[in-house]
Amino acid sequence: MERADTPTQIPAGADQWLSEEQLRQGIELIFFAYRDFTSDPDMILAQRGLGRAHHRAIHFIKRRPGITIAGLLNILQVTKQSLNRVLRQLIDEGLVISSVGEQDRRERNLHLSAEGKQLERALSSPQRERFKRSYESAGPEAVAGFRKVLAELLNDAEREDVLSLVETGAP
Amino acid sequence: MERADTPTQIPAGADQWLSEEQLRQGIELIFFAYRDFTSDPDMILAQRGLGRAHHRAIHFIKRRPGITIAGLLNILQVTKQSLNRVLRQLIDEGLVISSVGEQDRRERNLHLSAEGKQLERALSSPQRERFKRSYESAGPEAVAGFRKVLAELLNDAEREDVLSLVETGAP
DNA sequence: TGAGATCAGTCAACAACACTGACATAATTT
DNA sequence: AAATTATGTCAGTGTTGTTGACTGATCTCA
Repeated sequence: MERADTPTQIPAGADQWLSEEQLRQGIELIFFAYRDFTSDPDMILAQRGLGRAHHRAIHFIKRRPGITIAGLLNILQVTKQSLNRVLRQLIDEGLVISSVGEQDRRERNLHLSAEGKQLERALSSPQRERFKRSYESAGPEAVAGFRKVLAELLNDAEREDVLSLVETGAP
Repeated sequence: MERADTPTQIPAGADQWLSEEQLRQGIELIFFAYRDFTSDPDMILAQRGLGRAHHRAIHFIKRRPGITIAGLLNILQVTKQSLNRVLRQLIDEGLVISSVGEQDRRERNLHLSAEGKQLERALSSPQRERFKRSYESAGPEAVAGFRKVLAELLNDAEREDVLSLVETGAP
């Protein structure tokens, strides 16, 4: 079997686009793409002794300034202890600021410090660049398809919540 | 900002599809989709005391029966020691069979046992099902766009090799 | 006001999976 | 015979995740 001219070409045959073979290609493609997608920030993080978990926390704190611990737990779907270790380190290093909640003093509101914001840019800009090049090269129709398929890959139970979070930042 | 009717809708404005906001949405979407995509096999693996690393090894042994250790290392991009631990466990549990190479007796050829094949099906079928439902729902044009964008997200240096691997199984 | 619920933080123990560096053995190539 | 290659293994380390239990501060409601 020879490679198609364009990597996105799908066999012309009637229903071949849902064949086991095509599905496997999708599975492998998202595996490799995700791996490469995370490779840029991973290198920057490694230099500072941080990991992907720190990046995720930083990302969603930047995304929703003032988010509480519980809110972050809800988005990241990890245990309190996992998040706490990561957050502790970010706060100790002065990248994240934790302040007592104004209405409810049990809560903590999380913000990025100036240094935290700087790191966030450093981490996200290679990923944005990667997406920008990909989007430009693939074109707007391909991007619409990409988003549609990804949205449908989400767990049914969470799809609405996740899409709402991604598109509006709402809980 | 209110959510669009369809999650894949892109602002009608001229060049808005390359805005920082749109790029961020892509970044978050692939994060959540990948997380959900791996959730089904993770549960099956956990019951058997295995992890994602075992799944990846099983997947590519099924994909390329008789693959050598070096070949698998090359695909997975991990260290020999990481792979060895995982492979040791799979061989000890009778899921993978390692046999001395025929031409070159230094090499080992890896195959799935009957039980290994059975586990492979159990792991991959929920993922195929997920993709099948997504593809059906999104339609062939969306799938073409999805593949195009993913292909462009790959690292430039490896794109050709990865696409060749995904599409033909060739090294 | 007092009881119970909630939010955050922490302790201890554990496991999966990646890493580095070093070294051994067997088989092949030069 | 010497160098190279493929595999396997040792020991140590680090990140990120898990469970379960417990404390303290604060809020809510009866």
